[in-house]
Amino acid sequence: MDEERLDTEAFTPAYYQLARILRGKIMAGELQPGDRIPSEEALATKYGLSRMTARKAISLLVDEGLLRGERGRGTFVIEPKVDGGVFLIPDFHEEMRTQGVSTHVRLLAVKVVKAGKVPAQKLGIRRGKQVLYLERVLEGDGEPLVLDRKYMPYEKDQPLLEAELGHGSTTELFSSRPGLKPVRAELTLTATVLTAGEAELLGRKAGSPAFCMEQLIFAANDLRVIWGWMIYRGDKFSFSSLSRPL
Amino acid sequence: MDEERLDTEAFTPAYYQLARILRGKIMAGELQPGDRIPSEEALATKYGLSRMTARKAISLLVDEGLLRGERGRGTFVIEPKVDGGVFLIPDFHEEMRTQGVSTHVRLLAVKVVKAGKVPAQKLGIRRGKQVLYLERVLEGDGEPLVLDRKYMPYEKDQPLLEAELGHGSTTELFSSRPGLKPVRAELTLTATVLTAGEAELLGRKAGSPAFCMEQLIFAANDLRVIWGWMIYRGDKFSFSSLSRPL
DNA sequence: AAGTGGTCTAGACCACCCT
DNA sequence: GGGTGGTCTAGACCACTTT
Repeated sequence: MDEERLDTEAFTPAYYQLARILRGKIMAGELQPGDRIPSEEALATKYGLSRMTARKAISLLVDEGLLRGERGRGTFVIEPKVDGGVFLIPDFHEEMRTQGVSTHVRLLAVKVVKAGKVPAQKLGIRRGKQVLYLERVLEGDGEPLVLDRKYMPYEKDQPLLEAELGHGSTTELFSSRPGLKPVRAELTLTATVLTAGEAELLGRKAGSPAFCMEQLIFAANDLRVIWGWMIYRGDKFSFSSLSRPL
Repeated sequence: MDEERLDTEAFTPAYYQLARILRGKIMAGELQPGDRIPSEEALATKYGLSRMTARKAISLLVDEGLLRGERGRGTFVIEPKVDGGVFLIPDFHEEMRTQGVSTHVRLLAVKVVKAGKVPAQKLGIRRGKQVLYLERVLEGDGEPLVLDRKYMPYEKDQPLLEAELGHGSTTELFSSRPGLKPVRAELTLTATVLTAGEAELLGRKAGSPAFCMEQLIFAANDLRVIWGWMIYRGDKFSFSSLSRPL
């Protein structure tokens, strides 16, 4: 019998229950890649829902990459892209918190320097202009895990406090500068190996594998406020592709 | 004047236009992180829409990670997570195609071997059972870019054809075995350095940085059909976080 | 002509939060 | 109690595809 019924007593919304049913049929092979699923109208009738509610269930699975709608033809099960996927690289502190690891930030350097060619270009300022350079090690359970290096335009009348630098994530660097709140970031992930200097700071050997995440952070009106990169120890970090919800 | 109007003549849907307006206000700083946006009812009235349409616009921005709804309180602009993000690591052939690079698959080895400890465990079969081992180099414009190594359970009566192995992506390996179509994959991304053997196959030096993407591929009913990993040259691949749509 | 998904409306009830 | 988002309904029109 394939007579699934929605549980009207449950607290889970109807659209969510229907999505789960359809997801199950795909995972079980009852609906195969390339197959057309029943029309929105047919699903609504079968499960005693309005079309908009059936549609919402379908749209969940479309967002998950399981289904694709084609106007005038129907809704089809996708051929999954099994050679690639979407990876979440979370904020360091958030990641550690979810794993129950205590974090500490060790401040290595805070300097006002003249912007070299690359930082000046990345931040969109003139070469030689003063920038704040920041170097930190992010530790988890007392062990160095991430090396963080950042440049940001130096505003003479808005000094950063050590208290802000020593703790927390990048966003919190700006608690004293409300007008420069980050709005958006461009992130680039590369594979790298540790230099001798980086290796020493992270307690590893030179040549060890690592992730590098370059950050270019924008405030409102596309104003660039930070450029830098974070080096993640390759032996301590790996990332899983986002799996389908329940 | 902040009197935006929707273009009722345009082909772009109303909910999409409203989403673009709100996204613009966030990017420009008019709506700052932590701010509450107007209620769904207020937006619907202001722009001459029904509440459900205004709601759809908002839900777009929620999906983009710009807004968060709180029942009973309102909808708020998110503090962007600027130290981490979501990265799309696309299928090799798809990635190359979008960059206009011609791809070629070089088959290095196809062997039927007895499953060692790790492959057997990953595939959920008994150690010593026969598995098909596959080794390929994926080339772009004649240059080796990715090393691909896979194990899959060997079915005596369903021989794989060389034609299937030599071309295309993993999904296409199963064109002759319709019952084993991939439905789902678990992917793990790590940072690594090339071994001497890998370096030679990829035309690099040993110790060069690289990404490693481990794949465990499932067909219907959670049947495991492939386990393997792909080594991406670190000097040729980098990944950007998904940016906000237009 | 019939069927499909994409969009949109004008209501409704609920759970939750704030005052 | 009034405002908010979350869910749901029963219609409607449209563009598109297939028959």
